Amino acid sequence: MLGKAVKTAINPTRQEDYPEWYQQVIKAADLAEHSPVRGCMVIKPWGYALWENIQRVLDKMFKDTGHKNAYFPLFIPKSFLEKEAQHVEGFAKECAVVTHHRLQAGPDGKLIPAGELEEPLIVRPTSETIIGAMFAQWVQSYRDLPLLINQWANVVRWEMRTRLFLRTAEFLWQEGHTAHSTPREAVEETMKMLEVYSAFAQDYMAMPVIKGEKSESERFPGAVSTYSIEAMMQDRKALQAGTSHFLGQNFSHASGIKFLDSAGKEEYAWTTSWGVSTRLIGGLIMTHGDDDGIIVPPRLAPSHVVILPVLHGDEGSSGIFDYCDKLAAQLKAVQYYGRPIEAEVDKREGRGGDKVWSWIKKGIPLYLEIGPRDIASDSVFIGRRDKSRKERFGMQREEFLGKVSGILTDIQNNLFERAKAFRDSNMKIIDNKDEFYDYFTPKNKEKPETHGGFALSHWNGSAQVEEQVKKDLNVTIRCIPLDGEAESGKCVISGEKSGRRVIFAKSY
RNA sequence: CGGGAUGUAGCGCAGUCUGGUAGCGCACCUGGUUUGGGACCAGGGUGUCGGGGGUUCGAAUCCCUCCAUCCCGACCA
Repeated sequence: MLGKAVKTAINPTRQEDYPEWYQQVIKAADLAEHSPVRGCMVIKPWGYALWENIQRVLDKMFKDTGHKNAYFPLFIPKSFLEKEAQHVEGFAKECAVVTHHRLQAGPDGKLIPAGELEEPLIVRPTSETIIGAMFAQWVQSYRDLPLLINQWANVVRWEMRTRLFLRTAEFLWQEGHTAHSTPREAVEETMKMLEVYSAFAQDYMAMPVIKGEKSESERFPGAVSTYSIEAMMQDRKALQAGTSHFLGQNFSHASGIKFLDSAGKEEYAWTTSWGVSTRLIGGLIMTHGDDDGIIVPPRLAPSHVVILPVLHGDEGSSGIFDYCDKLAAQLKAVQYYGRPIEAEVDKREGRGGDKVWSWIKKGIPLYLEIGPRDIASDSVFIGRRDKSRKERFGMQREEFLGKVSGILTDIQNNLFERAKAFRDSNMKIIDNKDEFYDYFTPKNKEKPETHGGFALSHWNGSAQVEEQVKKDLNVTIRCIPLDGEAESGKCVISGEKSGRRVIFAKSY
């Protein structure tokens, strides 16, 4: 038996210390760890398998909407970045710069950089400029448009403060870049991809999101308009989970993406870009995780079912292993949401309890404990990760094989409904300034408790109000929701006229 | 980059104030007991005390410096 003091697999609990809980969940699930390089993480197999599933699903969604994958260089000439004024201003402070192309031994035997480059190269923080330069060569005529390209890549942003998955110096993402002949078409593309992200977040990650437009101060550097999906984490802070930008003609002017229209007139193309990153995994953890670790939604789970043989020393293990192997094979023949169920038998040595808990901490949707009694009755003993360990139940093997896909669907739905109920119960319409300030101010300043949430309040549209709530409360406008209805009212801070509510929250 | 904290075995920590043989719990390895389950007994240390420099007969401990991580800001996906 484990020490009596331990009630949960993760210490501390979410309630006790949310940021520390987050770190411990990643460690317990073996998702990732810090590398010797500042701010950079090593993504371990269980975490990377999650990312691969995210990639697989999104990649299909991108292709189904007409996009094709390509790959562009890691390095961007400094002069390219300088072409778009707002863009360079937005990214200049967080760029890694390559200035030399070789090393040589110094007098003390240590390696020193040599061969200084004519023009420094920037390690891409995003690829608008290098892709724009290529687009300029690829586009001549309106017949070359639209150009719909996606890239799966790593990017580097030299952040001051990093957190695994949420903000690392290097991260994995996809960046879509498209060029169109009309602004209308480019805006449609921007909205279409926002919709793809929203569908992915909700249908696969079981993470409810709000689609909206960013205020000017939160806009991507160089964009005409930026849209995002915003999710609420369990500490009630907002996480920007994906962005889609309408870039107007800013980057086509900067990169010279020109085409002749059907009338033979030269025009600049209208471009978009959109991306999601490994940050999604951080969002997954903080949307579904509990005090026993991460809970992986079945549709993205690297493995759906683990079978744990309950071994008895005297009886030998071969009979139990045979039964488990057969069960695993039968499970793999079952389809769940368009792909075969992933099942594995955990044949590691070691005590049963340790093994079960290791899978609980990894968040596997279903764990089966199979011993002689189950074999004798041809049944399985089932634990659901979205339910308490006390709620395990038995079922005939044949019946389970018929129902397993439905159980996974039920878990997927349960996770979504649970997260949505949590978010909705922490969204509040606030029309009064005092109430607004009270909502976002912790009672205990020394050790702030979980507080706040999403405030749905009126805003007069001024950056001054944004600055004020940011300074006073560290609260920002997360987005101007797209699905909400116009409603006239008064700005919660300034009292001036407002045409609609926006979402205020603290954020990651 | 500003403020605060931390860095000692795989993990969690004590030892640092007051310098004198590197410790504890868990994990791990060996043997045994146990077995529907986060066990027990016995034995085993697997370490550049974050790195570098200094003070000293002697440094985990004192001084300088650098690095990394965490929290709160500023910046951001």
